[in-house]
Amino acid sequence: MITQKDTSIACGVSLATVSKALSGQTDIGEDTAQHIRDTAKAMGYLPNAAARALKTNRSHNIGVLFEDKTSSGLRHEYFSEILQCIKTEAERLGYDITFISRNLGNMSMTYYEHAKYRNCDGVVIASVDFRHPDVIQLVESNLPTVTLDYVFDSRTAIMSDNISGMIEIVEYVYKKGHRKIAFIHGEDTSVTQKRLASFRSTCARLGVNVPDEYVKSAIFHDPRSSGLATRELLALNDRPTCILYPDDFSFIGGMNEIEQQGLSIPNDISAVGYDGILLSQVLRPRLATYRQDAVTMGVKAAESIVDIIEHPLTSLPVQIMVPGQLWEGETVKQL
Amino acid sequence: MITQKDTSIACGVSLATVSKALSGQTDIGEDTAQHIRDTAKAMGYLPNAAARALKTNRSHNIGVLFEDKTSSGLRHEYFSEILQCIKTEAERLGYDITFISRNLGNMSMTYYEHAKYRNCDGVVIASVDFRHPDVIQLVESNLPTVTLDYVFDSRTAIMSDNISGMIEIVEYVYKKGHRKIAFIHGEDTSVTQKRLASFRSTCARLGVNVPDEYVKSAIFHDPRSSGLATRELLALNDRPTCILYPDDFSFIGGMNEIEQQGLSIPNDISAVGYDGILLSQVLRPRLATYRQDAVTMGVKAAESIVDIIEHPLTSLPVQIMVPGQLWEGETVKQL
DNA sequence: TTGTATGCGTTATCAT
DNA sequence: ATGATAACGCATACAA
Repeated sequence: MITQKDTSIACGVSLATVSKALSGQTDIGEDTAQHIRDTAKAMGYLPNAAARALKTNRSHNIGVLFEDKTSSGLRHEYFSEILQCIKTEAERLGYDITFISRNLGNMSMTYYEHAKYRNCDGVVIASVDFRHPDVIQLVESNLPTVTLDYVFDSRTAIMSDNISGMIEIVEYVYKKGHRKIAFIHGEDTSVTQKRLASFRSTCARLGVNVPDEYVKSAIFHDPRSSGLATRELLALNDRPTCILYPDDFSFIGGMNEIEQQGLSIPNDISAVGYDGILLSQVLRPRLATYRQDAVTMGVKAAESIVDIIEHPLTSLPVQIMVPGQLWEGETVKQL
Repeated sequence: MITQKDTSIACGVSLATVSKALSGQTDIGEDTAQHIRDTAKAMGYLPNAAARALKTNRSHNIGVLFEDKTSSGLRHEYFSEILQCIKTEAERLGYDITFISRNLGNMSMTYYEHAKYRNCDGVVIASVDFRHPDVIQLVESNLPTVTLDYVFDSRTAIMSDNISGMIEIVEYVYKKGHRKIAFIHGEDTSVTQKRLASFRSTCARLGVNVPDEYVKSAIFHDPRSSGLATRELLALNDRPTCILYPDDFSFIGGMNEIEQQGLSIPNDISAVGYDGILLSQVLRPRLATYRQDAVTMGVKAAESIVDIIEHPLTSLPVQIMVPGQLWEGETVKQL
């Protein structure tokens, strides 16, 4: 491995001069500096991130938290897309991405300890149980953090606008003439609470009555549970004309149930998903859904964490609302 | 930040003693060692990965290559599942995962340079253009590497068994009475070549004639192109009774096309996917497919790279074949 | 069993 | 404009 020392010998200058030349300091003669850079390149010099981190206490490494739970892990396209975008944007800004977990080999550690151990400059908390003590410890630590779809006091959060999303969906469905609107929601998370509240308040504002039987609980990204909820809805005496699903993928479960009962979408039952994953747009009829802008979420997350890292004094904790977009699709019938 | 030095002062012993006690050396008195460990824990000592890496030249960090291309990036569940499993298994073995890319900030670097810069102990090459010079440089370097679904000479590779997969699919379809079997394959990659060769040879062995028009080219993970290919197949005078798709997700494109023409699956046209992603099992009828064992792929990849890292002298380059499994589903009709 | 000393590769301070 | 030197935190060869 070629080091600065090797380069300094080859150039006949001191180690300090090499270091300065390579890091672009201005107090080195332009010709000397250029010669050093050329030589270093020719020799195949590569900086050593570990040495640099040890000395500067900055690793240019961002930790990311992605828990591997069924309903939220990387198999969910919304999250894998966000990860992809965090990665790309962070790299553009000069940072690498390392996964942070709670055990490494036989030593079990908290997220905070893991992040510290790896000298992470900051952590993006994307998909976890935000109420877990270890997450709270991390957020309350001195490490810069950014959360996605969950707000901690005095911390920056990137929020997909679930309130507006649900408003737009309900208003759209209402405009199409639907007055019997059912909502199958995901498990009890912050996101679910927002969507549910928004669903109820929007319906109330529009004068749409929502009987208790029209609100069903299911599990995110789990077509089976949404299928069961759909079955219950279809069995009601006064069944809904439109069903809102927890997410696009879960809609598949409802779709199967509806078709199996000899009903057709949207002629007999209308349906709306959530997320705007690829699947929603290749189904026929195209699924009505609310596209969450995962790209912007990821980019903003990366930008924010880097901003906090690089400007700790001037950066303020903010909640960044990322608007989505209603994709009307073809699964909501005009009544 | 609490260091070993802080701990040594608190314990009234030397720095070396602390280091040994914490790393479990045997040449320290049991009581002393225990006291040091307790104190370190109480003080909140955390090891510093950068310092350790600098000293030992081992980072306990594994680089992974996942290119963000449409047809293979993290949005493809097969790959995101593999990544998930590599991550989990590597962490179990005491290694962290860092993404390796080709540019960091303004400096553009090769994969090899990036991996070296981050002191990666090894690299898992999962989803890239394997013919790219930078990938070849990496593989031919002194860095331990493991590839997925592509073989380099004298290097360990984890291979999903595409040959057997296609054999099983064709034999299954044949057994169901089909003699007019079409194959829509993905873009020209190593995987496609294997599947295509296996498709042709198996058909030949079974005495199934495959006219040229029955072999169509499409793009992985792209329902649109598979839909177009399907349309062409359906328009043939002597159209196939069964269509094999590049992957489960692409099947959606075919499904739409078939249904749009008023045909039904499997009554009029049978279909088989590839991958065994979640989607395939929630569709109705359940899609016949060949499940690629992404879990084992990921676990083996992590195990292999760690083995090469930790036993460089005794570990041999091997090709590990990971068998998949035919999932019969309900989309192949008995003729 | 414990301690001393050195160096990993880099940056940064202070001389020159 | 350039160089000598110390320090970051840790592991280890060697001395005691």
